[in-house]
Amino acid sequence: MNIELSPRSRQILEAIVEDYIATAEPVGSSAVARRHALTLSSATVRNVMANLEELGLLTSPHTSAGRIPTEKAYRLYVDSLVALRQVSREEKRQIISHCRQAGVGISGILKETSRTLSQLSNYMGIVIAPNFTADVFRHIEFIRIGQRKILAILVSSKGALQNRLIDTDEDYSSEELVRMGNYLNDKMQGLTINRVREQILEEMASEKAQYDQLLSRALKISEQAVRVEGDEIFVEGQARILDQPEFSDAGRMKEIYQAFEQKGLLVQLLSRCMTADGVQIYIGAETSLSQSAGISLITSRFVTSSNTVGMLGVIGPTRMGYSSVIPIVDYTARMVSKLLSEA
Amino acid sequence: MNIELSPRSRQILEAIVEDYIATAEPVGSSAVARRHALTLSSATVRNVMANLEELGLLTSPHTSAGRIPTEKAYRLYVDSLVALRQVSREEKRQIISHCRQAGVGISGILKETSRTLSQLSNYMGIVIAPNFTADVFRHIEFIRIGQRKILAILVSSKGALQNRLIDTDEDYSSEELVRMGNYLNDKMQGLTINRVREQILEEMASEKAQYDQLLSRALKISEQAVRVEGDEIFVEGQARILDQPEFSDAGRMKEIYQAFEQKGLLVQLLSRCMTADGVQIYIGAETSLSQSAGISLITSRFVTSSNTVGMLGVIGPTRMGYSSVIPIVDYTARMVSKLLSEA
DNA sequence: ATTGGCACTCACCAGTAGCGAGTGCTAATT
DNA sequence: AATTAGCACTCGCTACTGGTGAGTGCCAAT
Repeated sequence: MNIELSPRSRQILEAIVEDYIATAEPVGSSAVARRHALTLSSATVRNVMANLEELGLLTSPHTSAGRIPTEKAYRLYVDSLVALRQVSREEKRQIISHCRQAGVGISGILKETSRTLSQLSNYMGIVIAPNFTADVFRHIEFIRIGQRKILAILVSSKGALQNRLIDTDEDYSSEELVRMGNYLNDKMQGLTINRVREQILEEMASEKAQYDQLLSRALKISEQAVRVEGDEIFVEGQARILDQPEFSDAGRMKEIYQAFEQKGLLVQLLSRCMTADGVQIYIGAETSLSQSAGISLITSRFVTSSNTVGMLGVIGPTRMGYSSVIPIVDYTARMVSKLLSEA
Repeated sequence: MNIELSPRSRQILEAIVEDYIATAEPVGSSAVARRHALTLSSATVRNVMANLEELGLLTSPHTSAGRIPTEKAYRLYVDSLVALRQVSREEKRQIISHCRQAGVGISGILKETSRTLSQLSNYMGIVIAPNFTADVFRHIEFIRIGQRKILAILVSSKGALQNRLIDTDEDYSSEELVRMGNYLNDKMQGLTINRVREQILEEMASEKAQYDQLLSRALKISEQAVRVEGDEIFVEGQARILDQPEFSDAGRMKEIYQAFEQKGLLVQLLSRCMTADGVQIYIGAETSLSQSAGISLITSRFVTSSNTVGMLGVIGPTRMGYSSVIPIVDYTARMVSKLLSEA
C-alpha cells in the first residue's frame, strides 16, 4: 500500500525516523539535508516532507517546528527501511554469560534474561515463562508418596510435563489413585489442558458429583493437578523508561505504569504473539496498551526442551532503537531456546 | 529526648503534621490557628513554630512559605501524637474477602493481599512470602519416586517443611538415598538452613569431595534440596505513588523506581523487621532506601501454620496517612496470620 | 525537477512587575 | 510574663512583554 514511495522519499523518511529516534526532537528539513549528505537542498527536502505528511507518515507538532514520524511511518520503517545492526561480540557474551550464571531453575534464568534484555536495550525487558495450558492433554498419573501426599504428573501431547505435589485431606490408596487416573485419561482425551480444567470444574458442580463421594474427591484432586499457576512474568528495568524524554512528565508515566500493573493485559498481549515464529513488532496502538502512550513492543518466542513456548521481548517508546533492539531480541530468544532445550 | 515539649507545642506540631499530610503544602501559622480552633492568634503560633524549628522539627522551604515537618517530627508524631483510626467495617470486609477469594495457594493469597493493602491505603502494598532459611535445620529425607526423580523433604526445627522434586543425571537406589539422608542429618544438626547450604557448598569444593564420587553426588543433590527459591515478594500499586504530588517530577520518581528495582534491597530492609512483633514504622532515612526520596514504610509480620514468618506492609511518602494506614497494616497482618494458620 | 530567496509563524527564552501568603520583630495589651 | 496586633519585608508564583531563531510554505529563477 505504501509502496508508491519513490526511493528518494523512502530515503528521506528513513533519515527522519532515525534522526528522531536519536534525538527525540522534531527534525527539520535542513537537518535532513545536512546530516544525510544528500545532494539535495533543504527546499527539496521540504517538498518531499510535505508530501510525506500528506500520506500520513509525518506530523508537525506545530507550524514552525520540524516533523515527527507517525506510527505508520515506524511501521513502514521496520517493515522495509531499517538496516538491522549485527549483535556485537560483547553483547553476545553478555547474553550468554548472564543466562548461564543464573542458577536457580528456569525461573532464575528467565529473570536474569529479562534483566539482560533491559540492560542491553536500555528499555524494559520482559519475559513470560512457558506454560502449556494451550497444549493438548495426553496423560495424567497420580502416585502416592506418603500419607495424604500425592504426586501428580501431567503430560501434554508435546511431551511437556508438570509435577505437582498435592496435600490432601484424606488418605488415598494407590488403587484409588490409579482408578482416578484412568478415569481422567479416558475422559479428557484430546482436550487442551485449559479445557480439561474447565471440564473438571463443571463436573464438580454437576449433580453426579454431589452424590458420588469417590468421584467428588477424585475431581478435587485432579483439579489441583491441572491447575497451572498464573503465568510467571518477569519485568525488569521499569525505571529505564523514565530515561526517555517523552515520558518525563508525570501524567504519561502514570498511564504507562497503570497499564503495566494489570499484568494480565501484558500476558494477553504477549500470548497473541505465541503462535507466530520469529521477531514480532507492535508499534504504538498496535500494542493495544494504553492507547495514547506511544509504546512499542518487540518480542520473539522461545521454546523449551519440553516444547512449551514462552515469550520474551522489550518494551520501549515508539521512538525506539529498532535497528539494534530487534537483533538483540532475536538473538536472545535463540539463545534462551538453546539453553532451555539442552537441559 | 523530645519530651520537653509543652502540651501546647505538641498540639500545634500535631496540627501541622496532619495539615501537611492532608494538603502536601507548607502550612502557615494562620492556617494552624484557624483550622485548629485554638484560642490562639497566629502570632502566638508563629512563636511556637519558630521554637519547633529550632528543635529541628520543622523547616521552611523558603522564607515566605509555611513550614514542613521534618522526619524527626514524623517520628515524634507516630510515636506519641497520632490518634489511630479504627479499621472500618467496610475495610475489614475487603481485607477478609480479598484474602479468601484468592485461590491459588499461598502465593495467590499473598499477592491478593498486597493488592488489597495498596487499594486500602492508596499507597504501595508489599508482601514478602515466608521463608525459613533462618530457621534451624532439623531433618532431611530423600525419597525415590521414579527413575532419576527424587523427592526431598526438608523440615525445620519449627516444623516448617519444604518439598522439592529433583531431577537427577543418574539414577539412585533407595538405599543410597537413605544413606545420604543420614549423612546430612548427622552432620548438619543445629545449623540454620542457610548455614547448611553454605556448608554443603564448602564441602563440594573440598578435596574430599573431589575423590569421593558418591559423596560428591550426594552433595549435589542435597544442595538442590536445601536451595530455597529467592524470596517471593509481591509489590502492588506502584503507580499509586505517582498520585502523590511530591513525586510528580521525573527525577525523584526515577530514584524511587530504581531503588525498588533491586528488590534485594527491599528484602533486606524488611528482613530486619522480621524479628520484632507488631507494627514497625520506618520514616524517611530510616528506611535506608534512596536516602533523599522521602519514603516511609509501615510493616508488620505474619506467621504461618508452620511457623515461618513473612512481612507485609505499605510503602508511601513520608507524608503518609499514618493514622489510617497503621491500623490497616496491623489488621491485615493479623488476618493473614489467622488465615495461613488455620490452613 | 530543483533550488534560492523571502515573508511568516511560533515555541522558547529572559526580564519585569504585581500579588499574596507568610514571616519576624516590636510595641501594645491583658 | 504571656499574648496579640500591627507592620515592614521576603520571595515564590503568575502573567505579560518583546526578542530570537528554527522551521515552514510558496514563488520565481535556474
